[in-house]
Amino acid sequence: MSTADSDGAVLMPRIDQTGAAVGDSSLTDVAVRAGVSTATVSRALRGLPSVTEETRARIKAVADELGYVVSPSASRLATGRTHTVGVIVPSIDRWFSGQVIKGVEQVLRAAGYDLLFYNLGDDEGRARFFEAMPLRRRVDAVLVLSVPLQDPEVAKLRSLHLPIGLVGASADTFSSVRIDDLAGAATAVRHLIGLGHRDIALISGGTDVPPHFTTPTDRRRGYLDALAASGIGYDPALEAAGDFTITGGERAMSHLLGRPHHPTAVFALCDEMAFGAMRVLRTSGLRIPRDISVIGFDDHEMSDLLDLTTIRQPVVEQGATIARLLLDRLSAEAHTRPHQNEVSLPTQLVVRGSTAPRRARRA
Amino acid sequence: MSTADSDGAVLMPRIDQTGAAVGDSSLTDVAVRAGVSTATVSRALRGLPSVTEETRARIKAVADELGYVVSPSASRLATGRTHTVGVIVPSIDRWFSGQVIKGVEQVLRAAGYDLLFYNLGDDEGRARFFEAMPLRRRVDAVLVLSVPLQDPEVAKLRSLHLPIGLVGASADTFSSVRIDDLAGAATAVRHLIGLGHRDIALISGGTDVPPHFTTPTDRRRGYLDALAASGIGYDPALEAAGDFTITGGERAMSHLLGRPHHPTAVFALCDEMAFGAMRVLRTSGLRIPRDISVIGFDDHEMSDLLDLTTIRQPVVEQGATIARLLLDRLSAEAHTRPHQNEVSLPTQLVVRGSTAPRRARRA
DNA sequence: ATGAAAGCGCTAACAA
DNA sequence: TTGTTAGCGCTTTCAT
Repeated sequence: MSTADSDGAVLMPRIDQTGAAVGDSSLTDVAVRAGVSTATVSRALRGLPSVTEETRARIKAVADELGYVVSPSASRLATGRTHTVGVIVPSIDRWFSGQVIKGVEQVLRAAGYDLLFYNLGDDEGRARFFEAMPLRRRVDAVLVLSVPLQDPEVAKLRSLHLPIGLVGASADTFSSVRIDDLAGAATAVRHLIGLGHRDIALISGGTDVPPHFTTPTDRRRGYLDALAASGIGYDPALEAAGDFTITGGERAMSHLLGRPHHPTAVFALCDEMAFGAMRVLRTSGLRIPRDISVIGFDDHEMSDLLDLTTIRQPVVEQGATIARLLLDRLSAEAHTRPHQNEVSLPTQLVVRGSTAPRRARRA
Repeated sequence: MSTADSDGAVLMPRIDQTGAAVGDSSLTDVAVRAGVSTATVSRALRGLPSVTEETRARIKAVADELGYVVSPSASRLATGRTHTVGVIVPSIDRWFSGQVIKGVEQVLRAAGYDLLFYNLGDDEGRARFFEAMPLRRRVDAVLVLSVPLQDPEVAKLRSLHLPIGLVGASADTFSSVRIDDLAGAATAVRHLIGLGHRDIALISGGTDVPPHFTTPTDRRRGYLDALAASGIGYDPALEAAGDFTITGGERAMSHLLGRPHHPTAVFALCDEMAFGAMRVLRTSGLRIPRDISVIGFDDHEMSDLLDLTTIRQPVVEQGATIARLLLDRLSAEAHTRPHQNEVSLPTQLVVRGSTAPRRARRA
């Protein structure tokens, strides 16, 4: 006979056949050790009211002693709630995604939620995702970060019957957070107009415009509106598409320089395209802002370094906000009171060295 | 009496009191409908061998018809395996993190694993994490991405008794993937020496050097080794710390310019510090590479745009590789055969426009 | 305030 | 090859 009683093994880390330590101690272990029922331990540890402070303290002490941690699988199975939010991003390796996720993570983590993470990647990966819908039964809610959703994809998401949150888009009855793209873009263009520019080029998005991703169209409309408000006519020759990437911005700027009507200023619908444009301008021997002004949109982390005037949008905060909206819908009380579903956050003009007053034309 | 028999509800989406559709259909539903036992359904759907192709087909048909999806919570509880990997990053909103996660995600997702995501954030968040160890019971393995681990943190991780993977560090018996920082740095410095430079400044890391995060020290040693190999003495006045950030790089470069011994070339231990240095050089009226050459390390996504010569490290691939090592340890066969635990990936010199031959000193 | 017991939906022996 | 059955570790009525 060993010195331990027959239940002694409960107190030691149990080892399975692979040699790895398994699941530590269970609720039952704690209950036995504390001389109460498993129900009471469960209640005590979850902070439910119907437990004496004294027993709760005792149970907590035992739990700590045994290093007890609740098994998420078991409580998920019992309650049907996963305390997990699925987060879908188009591509994790982009500045915007990282920023938004940061905000999402902070809020969700603080509320005790886990993040289940899906990177869509290329078109194929995206198709696979919406085909398999791997979030079913694993999450309580879904967050979709600036993915231009197609109608069938919206339908798929809705069929999950879960709270859905969108950043940078709005659709259906989903919660959404975005910025006022139109106003921001108009502000950018007005800044240029205020500096005396009238020949203002636009580096816009691509040609394919998914219905629920209005960022490119809204920003473009802001450009048009600002021009119109100042009585400046729109010249199609001053617009080129750059598909929201650095290299796209380079291509677009090259096109613009190849045309007869030369602008004195350029508005790129995002900073990355502005970066590409700036590079082309420099290698073309044009000086910024002396020969041409450049303004972007986003306030990318590199914009300060590159001295790019831009429209700042609060990115981390958009993540935090959509997370809060979702938590709101998930909380019990939410079923009774109405909750806010669409939030728009303000943008802000950040003037740096890439914009300056228009100079008199040479020749 | 409704037209459905007493079991009819099983075939309809069940609605709970909140109005949301709940858990769809269960294994039992499928079993009943297919006229087999739940065990057979389970086997069939998991592709186990001991099922007739005929019954498997029938079961699959029924499952599809009912839109059946396995409940992860239930199977986790039954098997003890979560099919989830915890991924810990110091800060998600950095270029390096996003790249590595991309690689990790691709591999893990393809193997049917979920990613549970933890962003450590500031020191406080980090302390909280290692205190609470929220991964216990929720993951089968843990990936730590370029977090400079302290000894107590290593101990905490080990106490999980799970496979642990590290990127950019190595410790304990953990699997790890990294690059040859020393060789890469030496290559960078040799490139400068080959261009005729002998007064080569170093923008190094911070002062606090965690024991398991050897990147800064290794790269610095590469610098020293390369100098020594060419018979060039080390001058402490040519070294300044920039803590691996853009602003740190700016500070370091300013310091260097304030000293009597002026370099003709600068090696920054990472591209971001090089970015900061380049900016300070430009605003100081120095031209790159005419007056001074700059070389970085990493091949950050912006380095191409900024025309920075650098040492490229394969970042996405490091993520993919560590994920594979971990999957290896998780697979059943892994218990029998030995597996590789430490992988080192090669770096590559990428020559761009920021480095050029040394010119004769003026004055 | 606490306990007993019935699940939650699956998997894995063990039988047949 | 297929079925029976006993859990996995919790939560939650319903009693007490």
